[in-house]
Amino acid sequence: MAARSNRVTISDVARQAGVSSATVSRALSGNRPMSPELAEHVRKTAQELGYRTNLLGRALRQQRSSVVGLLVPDLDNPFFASLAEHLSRVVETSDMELLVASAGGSVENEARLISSFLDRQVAALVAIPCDEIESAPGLEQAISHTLTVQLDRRVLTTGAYYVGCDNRHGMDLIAEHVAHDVDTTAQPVVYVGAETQSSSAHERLDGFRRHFPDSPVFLGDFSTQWGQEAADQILESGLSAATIVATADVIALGLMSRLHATGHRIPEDFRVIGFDGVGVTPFAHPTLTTVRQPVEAISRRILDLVLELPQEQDEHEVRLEPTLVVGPSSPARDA
Amino acid sequence: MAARSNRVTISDVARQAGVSSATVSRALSGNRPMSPELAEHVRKTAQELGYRTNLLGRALRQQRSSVVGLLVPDLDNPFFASLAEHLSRVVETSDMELLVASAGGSVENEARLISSFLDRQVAALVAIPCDEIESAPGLEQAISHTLTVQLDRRVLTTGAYYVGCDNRHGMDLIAEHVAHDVDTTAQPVVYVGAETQSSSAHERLDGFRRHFPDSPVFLGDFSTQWGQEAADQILESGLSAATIVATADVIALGLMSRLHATGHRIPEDFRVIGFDGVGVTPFAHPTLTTVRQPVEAISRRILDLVLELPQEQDEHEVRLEPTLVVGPSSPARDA
DNA sequence: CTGAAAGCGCTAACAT
DNA sequence: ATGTTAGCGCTTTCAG
Repeated sequence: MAARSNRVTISDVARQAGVSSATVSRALSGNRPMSPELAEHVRKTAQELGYRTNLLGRALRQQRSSVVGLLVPDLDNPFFASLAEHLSRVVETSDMELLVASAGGSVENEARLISSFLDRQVAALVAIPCDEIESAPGLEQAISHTLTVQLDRRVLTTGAYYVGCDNRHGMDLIAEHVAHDVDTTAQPVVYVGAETQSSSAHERLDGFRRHFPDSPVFLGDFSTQWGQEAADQILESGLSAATIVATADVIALGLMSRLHATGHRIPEDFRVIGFDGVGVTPFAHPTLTTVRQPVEAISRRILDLVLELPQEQDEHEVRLEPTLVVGPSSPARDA
Repeated sequence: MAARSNRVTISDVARQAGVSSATVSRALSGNRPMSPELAEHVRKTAQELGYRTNLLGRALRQQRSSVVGLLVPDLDNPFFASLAEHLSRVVETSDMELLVASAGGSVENEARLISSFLDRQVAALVAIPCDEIESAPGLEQAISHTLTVQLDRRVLTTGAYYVGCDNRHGMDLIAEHVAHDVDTTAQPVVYVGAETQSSSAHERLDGFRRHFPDSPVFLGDFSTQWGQEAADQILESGLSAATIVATADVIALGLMSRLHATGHRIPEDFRVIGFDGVGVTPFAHPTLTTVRQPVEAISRRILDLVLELPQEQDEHEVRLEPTLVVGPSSPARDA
């Protein structure tokens, strides 16, 4: 196995090229004016020696790094994974770079990972906080040390930017669809959500209740397993037909898998409506009626904030509008 | 907005506590023997001043960081996302920490991100290379600078460790299932794979061909979109029934979604068999018959390599055995 | 057990 | 346009 470290430093290059280390630095970064031929010579010797810049040294000296940290609750949720993917692509159009860490659903992990990002001097931190309340201390820390943007979920803290979708409006879209396309006496409306420890779960449930104050509500977490369990609970409650509004596509997936397994038909017996509409979940069968989050716009908006581009209005809370995508899991009346 | 930087350094704490900076370092790390009460006093003042260690300074001095870099081709693929999630959880049982970057399917991005990880002095690099051949230069670089482990896919390079599943054996399991449970005159076998630029696609196709040398083969990429397209191509080729072996669950998802949409039944008309068996894809409908990769074992094995724990045999290639999970998308004969 | 001092690799002020 | 020097924040010799 080859030598496992880069021992060629800037002063090795300087010595070899017969110049000072400052000159090497300038030649390589191109920041300062210098004679083109000397610059070329330096670059050539650097190349020959196999020189690589040590970004730790640079960042320490410059007091800034080009890393944007992204903290997600769980990469097994395709919505978060897809956000990470989109954001990666958007961030690399700048001179920054996105590094992703996953908290695995634990507030303790989350706090540790935030600390670690901060201690590594990230230029900015983007976080999807696990918990509306318990994530607050970690996030407060972040805010006081670096540019911090909350994504999709938020804590009840002022100070950090927030970018996400208008969850309540998403529920308006669903309510509209239900009013227009569903016979709710035959298929009464039921909600399957997540415990409202996260702001998105909270807002979606609020939005739902505004339209369906008397509908039964089942709360678990943002997992496909919970969707399966919820299906069991709904069936046990005696319902043999319903319009099920799920707070996330992964939950809808679990619902449908269990409803199918127990011999029920979708949408004839049970309609299923999801939320998120990105990643692989749009390929469920039957294709979900879901509220699609505007992930591209969200990602771009976050980059703008990270680069501290002047915004039209200096809002700390940016809400982007989702759209309803109707599929066979809860079709339109005419379709 | 609060002050956006941590200006409290170790010497601030030293001054305040009336000791030397060396003492503060020792008190905080606990590496060297020192009087407990002094250590306590130092820790208290550090706390009071809101001191946070600058990990860049530490890493620069110690010539090592505690970061393990993971490079994946695409976080929208739930298999890669799930690997990242598993590996995160396993790595954090040590004193290391996993940071994930996604190449978005591009070899150029991949090379840039590898460089960047190396220049940030990662303790180890775990990579799922995009391309069997074109990823080689980037990986060679990595090998010569840090401990490098290839995961799931590999380049044709000696030197770097590889940990993955026995893809050919996975195809043996599928062949066994088909031989035992399928009437291949009624449902002839067809393969839908990915262009063999990645080693896993390569090995799986090899394994398949060994058992079904005359079966038609359709090649695209590791995406659900390709699965849909492949379904169209299969139908256009005149088949109205088949056993479709897909090289990945995401492809199987696309196949099923299009087959359903065109009015075909699974498994009565078309059987569908996948590969990977982790993430959300096991919740497809109908539930996939698939080859489940041993992600937990893979993750643990990688951690062992990263920590340079002595292995029973010093193999550079670790192949772990997958298992067949039979579901209604291609049921057993008796079921 | 503690302090003084050096230096990890880099860049930015300041000289020339 | 280039070199000299200092120092980012930390740990680790080496003295005492």
